[in-house]
Amino acid sequence: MRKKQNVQEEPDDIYSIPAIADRAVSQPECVIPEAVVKRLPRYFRCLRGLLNNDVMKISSSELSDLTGVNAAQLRQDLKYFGGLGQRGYGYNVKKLYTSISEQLGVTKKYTAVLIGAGNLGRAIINSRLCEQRGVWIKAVFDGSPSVIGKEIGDRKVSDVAELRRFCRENKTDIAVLCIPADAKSELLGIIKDCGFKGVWNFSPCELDDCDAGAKVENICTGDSLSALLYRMCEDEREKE
Amino acid sequence: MRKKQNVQEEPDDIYSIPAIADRAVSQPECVIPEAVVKRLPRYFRCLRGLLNNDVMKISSSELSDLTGVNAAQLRQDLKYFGGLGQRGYGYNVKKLYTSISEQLGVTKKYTAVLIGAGNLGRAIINSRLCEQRGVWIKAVFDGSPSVIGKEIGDRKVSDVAELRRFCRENKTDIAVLCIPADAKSELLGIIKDCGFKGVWNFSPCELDDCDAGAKVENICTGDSLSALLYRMCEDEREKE
DNA sequence: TAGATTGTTAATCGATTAACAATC
DNA sequence: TAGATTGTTAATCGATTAACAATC
Repeated sequence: MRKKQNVQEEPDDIYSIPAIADRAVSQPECVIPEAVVKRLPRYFRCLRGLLNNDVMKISSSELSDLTGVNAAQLRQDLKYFGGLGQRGYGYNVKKLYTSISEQLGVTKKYTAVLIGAGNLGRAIINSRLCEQRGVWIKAVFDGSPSVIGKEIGDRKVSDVAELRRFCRENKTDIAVLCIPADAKSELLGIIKDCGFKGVWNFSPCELDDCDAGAKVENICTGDSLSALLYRMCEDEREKE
Repeated sequence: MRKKQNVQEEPDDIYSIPAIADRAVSQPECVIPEAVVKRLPRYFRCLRGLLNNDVMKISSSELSDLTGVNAAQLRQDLKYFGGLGQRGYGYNVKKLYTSISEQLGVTKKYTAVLIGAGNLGRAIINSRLCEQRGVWIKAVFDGSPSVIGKEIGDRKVSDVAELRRFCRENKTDIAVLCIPADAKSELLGIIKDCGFKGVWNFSPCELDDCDAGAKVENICTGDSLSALLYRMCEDEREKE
């Protein structure tokens, strides 16, 4: 099994959004392969952790220990961010972090609305996850009269019937969907109208880009549990 | 882009746990490759949806439309579940669902404890996700005096100091971790002592199997947001 | 110069897909 | 028998990794 250590979510991160002056100038020379893109968020977290601990340089083999990614693969991956490594020395952590942040859109400061102010919605607002990725949740909407008007995380919950108008008046990049399965069909039309660039979907109904008229990222919590159960079963089978 | 349709979480699922009599007898002949395992949860969801709509047979090309997985690949994948297909006819949905459920451990009826009774913990209890996967949450623990003793989803929240004793007296398969980042280090020792087979980790600190002495599945919500932002940026770059 | 570490090549491995023979 | 659809082969594609020359 691959060994990974210390790739953590740092609770306090002074470096969460790089200052303009620090931004990398170089753009990746060509399209980044899918497999590399999937590893970027891990590098991002790891490098942020290093910066918070004032580590300024790192070699591919050290970063390999921290992330569990093979050192040779790491060097291949990091090539997509311009020549940030120096032979005999290693990589400049800050430059690397800045360059990857830029790729991941952290420096763009996207805006978002949260739709669905239930327990999950509250959990997302309270975790500072969105801020860490440069996403600012401007407003919260819900359909249930029992929550409309209440406050969550300093934001007053508005009626979802107001969503269309709100988005017309306030251009918003992202919709964070925390709604129950049955609310999907009624909402889909509204969401298309709002012209979001992205939808971060926690609801148990998978969406695709066509459904939403935007880039969609589904969080399939159930699939993650299934994967865990599979590996537990596999383990038991092996022990027999 | 791949087209996928209708792969949904069905809210009411009479078939969520197959009866003993329906269980598949055949075991996969050899180890299922990683790439196939990753697709199993999607097949599981899709087949459950079909069963709930009384669809009893399906061809690889129909299932391909529903799941977005290439039909040839689907047939390759399904071979790992014994000869459940019939040439000229298609696959028996129920047998296929039963066989995949068994692989995914749904029929095992694992038990779990939920650690952390904040908004996220509440959201997990209220969603019926665990039940759908055959996992029964027996008890809920938290460290904060303000929640201990309160009820969430018919379960009284116990002091996390009781966890060790509880697990000694009640053998438990899984820990569902919904704790803040800073609670990790104190909890890790306790978790190892409890002898769980699996840890489903929602906390922002990634764990590995060694940390926990069990199979670990991390839900890295932040990585999912990063992936969305990346694709949004990519889209904007292309349009320039 | 000597030591360290990158950048790059090339071999290997695994995953995807089209095509079609087998067969219901 | 004719039509449909699987099971299986083989080609292709992309991802991983070891090894080492280049160079700081």
